[in-house]
Amino acid sequence: MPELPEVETVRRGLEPVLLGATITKLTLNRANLRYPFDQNLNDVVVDAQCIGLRRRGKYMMMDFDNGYSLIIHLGMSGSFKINPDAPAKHDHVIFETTAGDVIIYNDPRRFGFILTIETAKESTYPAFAAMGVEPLGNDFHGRHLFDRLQTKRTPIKTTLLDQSVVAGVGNIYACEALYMAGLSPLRPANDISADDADNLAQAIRDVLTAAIESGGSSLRDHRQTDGTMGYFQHTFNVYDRHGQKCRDTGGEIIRIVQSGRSTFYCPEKQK
DNA sequence: CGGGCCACCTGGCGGC
DNA sequence: TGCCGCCAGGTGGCCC
Repeated sequence: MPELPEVETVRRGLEPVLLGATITKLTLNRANLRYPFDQNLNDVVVDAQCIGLRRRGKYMMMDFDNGYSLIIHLGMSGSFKINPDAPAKHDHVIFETTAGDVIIYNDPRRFGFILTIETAKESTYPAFAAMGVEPLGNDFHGRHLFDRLQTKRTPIKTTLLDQSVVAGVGNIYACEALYMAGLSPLRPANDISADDADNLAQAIRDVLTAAIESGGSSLRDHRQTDGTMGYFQHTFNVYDRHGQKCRDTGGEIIRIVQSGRSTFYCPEKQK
């Protein structure tokens, strides 16, 4: 589930226990996630104070007072738990703090990763160097999106998944934003008009913002007893609703495959 | 070099 | 109940 809103929710959920905390112990229950753990991971984290928790696209950065940061990606199935009642399968990384808190990274599929980097050199990390603007920032608007689409002939749905176009949009919110904007996922990106790009940019902002609010309420109201966060219920309009009726037009929502990924949309509403 | 395809890995679910 | 195939929110390497 971890697209931008989920990563932001995880970040906010970790802030109360991590920001300002000093790590006393780091436990690695295996040698790698998607990539082998960096050799200096333990040195970067242990006896260091966390002075920042930030997000860029679908990535989270944990900053320490020794000038190093962790770059964390949750992949498809990564999540954090705070002070869980019991150990669980796929608990791969365990942080312990001077306050006695235990923070666990769990990831069944292990598509996630944790890298170390000098904070000052963060922008040289290839994924960041190529990454597009933050969709919730001031630089993202219809005109910007329109300009970015001009060189793309790929279907707009596929284009929205390109992190160099917009940072943090994944399969679910690409589908949901196109639904809200009334645009077919099949439309070539450079066929989107300036007005439609305005609508789409606004739809992306609205969809992501609503999901973050949903995540916030999830953190407050539905924190599970084992401390799990990052996975919460949304009400989607099209995602995983193929065969069901569009809440707007009553038409049938269909599922197609684009670039190997499922796309859900209402052909009646989205042109 | 833009874009499609596949691998990475585990688990859940539906069909038989 | 059990086995099997298919599917899953992402990224990146390889190939055309």
